[in-house]
Amino acid sequence: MIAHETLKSQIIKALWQLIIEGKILPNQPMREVHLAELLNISRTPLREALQQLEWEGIIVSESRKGYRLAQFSENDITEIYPLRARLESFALELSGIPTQKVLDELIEINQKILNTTSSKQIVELDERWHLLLISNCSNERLLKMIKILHRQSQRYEYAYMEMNNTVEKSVTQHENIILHLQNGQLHQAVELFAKNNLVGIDTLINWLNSKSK
Amino acid sequence: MIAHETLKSQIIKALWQLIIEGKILPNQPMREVHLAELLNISRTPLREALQQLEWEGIIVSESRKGYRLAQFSENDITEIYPLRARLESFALELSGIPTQKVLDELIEINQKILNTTSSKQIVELDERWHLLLISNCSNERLLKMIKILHRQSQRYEYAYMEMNNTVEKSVTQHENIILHLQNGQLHQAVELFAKNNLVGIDTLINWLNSKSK
DNA sequence: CTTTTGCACATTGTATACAATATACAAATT
DNA sequence: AATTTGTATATTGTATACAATGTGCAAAAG
Repeated sequence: MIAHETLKSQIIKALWQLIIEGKILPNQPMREVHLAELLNISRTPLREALQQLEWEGIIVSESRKGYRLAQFSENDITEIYPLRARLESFALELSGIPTQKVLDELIEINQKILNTTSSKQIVELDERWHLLLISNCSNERLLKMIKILHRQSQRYEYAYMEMNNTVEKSVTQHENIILHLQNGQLHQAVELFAKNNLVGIDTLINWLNSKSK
Repeated sequence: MIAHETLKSQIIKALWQLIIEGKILPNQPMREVHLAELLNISRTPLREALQQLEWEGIIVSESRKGYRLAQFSENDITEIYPLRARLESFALELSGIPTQKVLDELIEINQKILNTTSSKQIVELDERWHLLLISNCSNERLLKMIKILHRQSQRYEYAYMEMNNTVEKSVTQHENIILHLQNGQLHQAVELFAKNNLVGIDTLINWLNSKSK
């Protein structure tokens, strides 16, 4: 049986690509006819996709004025990362100590992060690492919220690395978390995981402030 | 200047009313033409509203099979309430001790809860109380997530009270939380607030199990 | 009698058409 | 010259039309 991915979800992916590649700029109006022509689809499924991205906090809209990519702001960063830290910590609590198999995979991904120089891949691998760590969490709603926050933070990370050609690696922190999990110290791992989620904040805020000058 | 509420948001409200009034039953297919005729609008904005409610976890859809109201399940309850507890606690932490003005209002709402017998109003007042308590929280994303979880839990509460003509009051717990806040004991209030959010779980699960027999 | 196949119909998915509003610019007014 | 007002155009909001897929039932095959 073929899954037959819906147009809407394809459009969301395409728009997301345009956004992280910087093809769509913040505050620029996203005109529906233009995007529909670009992606070769009609306005109906496009609007559905736009509404979902709005829902996810990536784009914003004003009634009868249309959609535009949300402006970067320091406030976003101070909202997103601490919230991510809380939610992911909670998810790790609920997950408990991972199985040996998962721990091995976590080590493997971390090794890949260490070895790659592609910033884009580092961001992707970092997300995979985070999601794998909490993959035993059975609270689907919690996981969904975390994934939304990933998207929101990734927009900043991609934009940052677009200008700096680099992105922070948290290999050592990951190692530390794994170590504590291997020793059965879940609570300590949870604390470290929370801290790990906060590590990028200052860098991003500094970059943002220097950029706006 | 007139705000001119969009059709989509009006439709969402109308659908929500139909849902909590039990006019739409779980698992029943929600046919688009039928609902569009009922609400006297076209399918386009209706679909947009349906998609948003799906996003909020109220209704579910299968590709090319359409939307239906999500079935009640014990798993939902064990997901929603503990998550709410965490998020609201976090929001209270961020809010800090409320001002005297807010504390007075909290006491006032709590008094209203004590004096009313209308279950529907109790649910509404309880939500107002919770949101007011954390109203000083500046993390908009966090508040948005909390509101979504309120909707999800309220669906259960409305369904419960539809069959039992009653709903639990947490007046005493609210009083206790206020008391600690007045004494400047934020951390204790946060703990109590978390517990307050978990108080309905057993009742709802028992009801759900007895219902399905 | 049971199972399968094909067809009519119901329903969702997508595209287009039409309506309402916002925007930009020119002409008129002060 | 600055401000306002009117009008053409661009753009979003909503409705309708068409396409693709799913569903149910009857007739045929075994």
